[in-house]
Amino acid sequence: MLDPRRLRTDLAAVKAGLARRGLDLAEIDRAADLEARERALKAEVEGLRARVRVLSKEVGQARRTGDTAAADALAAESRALGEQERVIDGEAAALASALRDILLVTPNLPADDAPDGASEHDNVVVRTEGYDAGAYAAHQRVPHWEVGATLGILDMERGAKLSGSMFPMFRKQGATLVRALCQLALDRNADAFEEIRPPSLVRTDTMVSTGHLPKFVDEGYHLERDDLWAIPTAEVPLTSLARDEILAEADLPMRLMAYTPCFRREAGAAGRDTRGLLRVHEFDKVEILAYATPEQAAEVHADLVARAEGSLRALGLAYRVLDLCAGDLGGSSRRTFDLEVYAPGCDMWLEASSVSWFGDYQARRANIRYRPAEGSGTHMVNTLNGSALAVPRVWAAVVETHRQPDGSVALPEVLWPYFRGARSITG
RNA sequence: GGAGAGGUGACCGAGUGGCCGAAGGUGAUCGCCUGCUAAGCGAUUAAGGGGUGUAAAGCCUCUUCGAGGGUUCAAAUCCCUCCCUCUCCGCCA
Repeated sequence: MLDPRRLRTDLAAVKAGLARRGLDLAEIDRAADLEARERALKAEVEGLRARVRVLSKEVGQARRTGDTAAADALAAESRALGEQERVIDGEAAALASALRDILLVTPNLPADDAPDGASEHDNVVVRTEGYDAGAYAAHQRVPHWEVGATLGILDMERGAKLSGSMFPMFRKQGATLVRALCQLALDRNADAFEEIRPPSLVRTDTMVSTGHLPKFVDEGYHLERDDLWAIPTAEVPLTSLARDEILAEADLPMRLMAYTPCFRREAGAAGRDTRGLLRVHEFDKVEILAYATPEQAAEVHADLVARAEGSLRALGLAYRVLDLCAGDLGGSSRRTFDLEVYAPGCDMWLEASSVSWFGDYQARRANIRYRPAEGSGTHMVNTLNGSALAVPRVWAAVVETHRQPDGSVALPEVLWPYFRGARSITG
């Protein structure tokens, strides 16, 4: 959430930032107006309230001295003021909730150095690693769903039987590969990140903190009976971990990682890129996340990107790094680098990680602050996160990239420790 | 799931309608004292919003005693709902 104060101190900059996302600015003007009116009413309410409190004390004193007539008169006066207060307070509350409704769906301002652009076509390819269009042999040009079916390590039909389409089922070494990829990502980041195993079902508040609600209700799996949401990413519980807390600056950056299942309804995406593992309702992912000071944020962001890249490189995969343009940035993000892994079998660049810097946008929603080592008061932390490794698309890229002429899949050396002595997937 | 007890500041803990933003203690910080250490003495020690101020400080004011609602001139205190913790019983991987 944007700082409501900026609506009166910095409205031009807010509007300029939102304009870069191609947003209609009428709502923001309305929000600024609501903010100003709400504040004026609140000042009035506070004045009345102060008066009521003074009078109430006087009533108490009068009662104690036995002056009931004076007490009754004061009480009557106070009651009248109290009624007035209630009316104005009601108006202020209505304005406040209208303002909040707008701010909750208003996205973050893009960072100054995020590239301009309106859509995904304007994203900037920062670099491409390990990709050589001419270097792929025919045996690598087989899509992973065929490789998986042939080797018996990916069973989409059975997954669909149990849960519907887009619920993959991995078998044998395919299942091992899922687990190995996660274990690899955890092991590679254990030097700096505390491992967390959070709950996979969370409350509505928790989804609101990260910006997944109210805007993306249709994307979430909701358990009606218990009013819980299945997490779409570990970002949700990890960001809320420090909700309503005040961290010490000495503890920042605080780095966390978690391996969790992720659930996404993919409501708007029916029929698009849905073959095999390109888009699924449930998948495993290792997320890395940090709380940082604003000064630390840039360096931490670069580190998260480097770590996400490192895993792809270690797996021998080709990938490219995209700097998302203002128009394609996720709503909560100020700057995002997407990592797309190349899958030769389906000849596609698959988004495998999205590493974002949120500024204090999420922190304000979640009320996560830190106390500076020097000086007084508290400040909002900055939050950053990204996938260290998201299984399905990486699984697909591994299987396609390392497919051998005989149909088996050679395992990259970094995965050997997790395969009980096997060096390849043979089905 | 059933029965009961609770949730107060960094922590412990008092507080059943007004003199309570909250006794007392612990911890922490600063100062004094002190051969060293320990002890002792004194002071300070919540967050946030609005206003005032060139800024810092300060000053005025509001909110917050698990959360939300209600009663009242006045709520930590009374009522309702919810959340959480603990104990016992039941069930269970």
